[in-house]
Amino acid sequence: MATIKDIARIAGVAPSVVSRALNNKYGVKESTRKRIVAIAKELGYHPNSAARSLVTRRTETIGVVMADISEPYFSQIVKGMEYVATQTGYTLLFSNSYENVEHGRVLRKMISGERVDGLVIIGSNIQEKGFIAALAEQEIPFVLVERNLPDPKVNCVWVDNVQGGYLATRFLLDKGHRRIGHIAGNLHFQVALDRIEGYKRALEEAGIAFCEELVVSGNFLTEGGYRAMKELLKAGCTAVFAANDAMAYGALQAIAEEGLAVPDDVAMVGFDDLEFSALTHPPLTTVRQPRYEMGRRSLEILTAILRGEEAGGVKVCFQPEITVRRSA
Amino acid sequence: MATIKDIARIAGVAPSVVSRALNNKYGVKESTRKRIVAIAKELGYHPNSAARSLVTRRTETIGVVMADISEPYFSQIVKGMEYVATQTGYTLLFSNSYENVEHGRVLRKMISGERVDGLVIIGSNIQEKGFIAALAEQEIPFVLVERNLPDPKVNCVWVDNVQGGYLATRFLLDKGHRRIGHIAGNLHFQVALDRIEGYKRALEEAGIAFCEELVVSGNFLTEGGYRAMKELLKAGCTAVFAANDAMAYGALQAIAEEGLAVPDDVAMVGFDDLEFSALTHPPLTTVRQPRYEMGRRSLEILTAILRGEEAGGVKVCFQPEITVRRSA
DNA sequence: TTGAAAGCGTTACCAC
DNA sequence: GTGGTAACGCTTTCAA
Repeated sequence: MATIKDIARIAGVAPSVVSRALNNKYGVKESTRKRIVAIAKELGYHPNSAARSLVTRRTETIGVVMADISEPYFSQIVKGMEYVATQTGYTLLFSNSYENVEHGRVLRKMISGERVDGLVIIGSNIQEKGFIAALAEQEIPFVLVERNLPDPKVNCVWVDNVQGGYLATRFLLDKGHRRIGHIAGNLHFQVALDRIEGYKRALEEAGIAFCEELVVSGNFLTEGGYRAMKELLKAGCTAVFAANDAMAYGALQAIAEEGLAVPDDVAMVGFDDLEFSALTHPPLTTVRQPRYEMGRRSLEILTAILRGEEAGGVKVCFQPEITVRRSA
Repeated sequence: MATIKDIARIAGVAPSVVSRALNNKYGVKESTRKRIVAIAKELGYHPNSAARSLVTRRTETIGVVMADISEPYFSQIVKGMEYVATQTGYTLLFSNSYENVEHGRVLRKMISGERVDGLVIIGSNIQEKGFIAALAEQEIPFVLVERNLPDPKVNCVWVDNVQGGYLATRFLLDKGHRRIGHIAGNLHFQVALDRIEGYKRALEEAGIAFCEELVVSGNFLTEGGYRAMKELLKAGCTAVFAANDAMAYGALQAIAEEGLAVPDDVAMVGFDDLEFSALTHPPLTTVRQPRYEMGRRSLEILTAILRGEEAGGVKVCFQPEITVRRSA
């Protein structure tokens, strides 16, 4: 492993000159710089990141916290973030909480160990409110994705979930449905609550009474959607709005098992517009979130803050749209 | 941020003693250690990882290289790796090549910058042979997943793809099919070649001549499977073995578009057994790879090597099984 | 424009 | 058992 000293020796200059030359700083004669750069290249030199962060107190690394990177929902968000990271040279360090509230431990290690310069937290649990507050106390910048916290200093990127729930329900209402079920998400997450809110709002606007038994709570997973649909089928309804696509898949399965047809017997609208939703049977009508954009935007904000180009307290709300396919 | 010196000052000992105490090394009186640990806890001390790696030359970080973490195929492998990483305290650093052969640049940065202690490379391209060879020259330990290289020093974890292809084709043969198409993967990948090989072997065993026009090459992606199937439909066949599930999804779509029924008009067998394959219409019969296990095993091997408990040159071949659903 | 030297937080070595 | 000190590779003063 070539070091800065090796290069300095070969070039016949001091290590500090090499450092400045390689970092494109002022105060190095152009000819010297060229010589140094050439030698560095020849030696296949790469700065030792540990040594560098030790003195700069920066790691050029951003930590990304989410429930489970293997959930397809996250993949486009992550891709959007990676796009920016590649442009800016930041390294992304993922940490999956797997619903384990104790991911605070990993975070604390990341932060206190000074392994990351900033954090993006996707889809935080309501119960973690205290944790987020504690984070805000720290000096480390962070952005919340899929969450809007009232605190004006907290950076948030989210989609208007109330509007999304409204859109989905309204779509079914417009098709003439009057008895519309809702498969809700995990109620510990604000998004689940917001989508219910949108559902209620559309119902109310249409003059339809909210019916407790038509709302069954799932867990945002396919299997939960399956179970919820089985219940909803007993309660009886002609249409269902599922709080996310993964649950809609399970619901579709449950409906098929009962020998019922979609959308003729039961219409279905999901939320997220995952890649796979074009491939279900029938293809799923769903509320689209611009996930790639959301990921991109969140990292842009964080990067700007880390670079000192932005003060923080940025709030970005994306508007959802409905993607019409054949399930409703 | 509390440092080891702060603790030393408060405890009234030398920094070196604190270091030994916190790292559970010999040569610290139990009472001293307890006192030090208590102070460290009180101060919320976490070792600065940059400082530590600078002297130990270890980062406790493992780099994971793959084409695209958002492909569902990788998710279970990654989960298996994370399981081990959590147990052993290693941090995983992901790098997606996005088919960009130039991911060598990122790797070189990871390695030369001493950011990772070892690497897991999932699904490497055949063209990267030189790159792998170069890697072997380096002192950095690595494990190849989904690839078996003849070099006895290279650690490999893979599934018997020839056998998998054989199993799939044989299954269709046993159902009485005689004209079986194959949607091959990207031919730059050994797995694609191996699965074709298995397909041919089964055909030969059944005394059926291999027919060039019945093999259409996709790219391992859904859309490629769709296009390949359209071609295959023209060539005419009663069954298809797709080299992975993602392509099978596209193929299913193409078949449905032609108004044909699965498995009555065309039977379909995939490869991988992704979570989603239980949800297609009809549910997909497919060759199962133990992806979680493969991920787990690969990291166990690498960890053992890094810990010096294993010399290297480990070869682990998993056997595929067929998961029978309703598409064939 | 260049060089010398200090220091980042930790571990490792050697003396006590 | 403990303490002092040098090193790890880099950036950053400050002086030349």
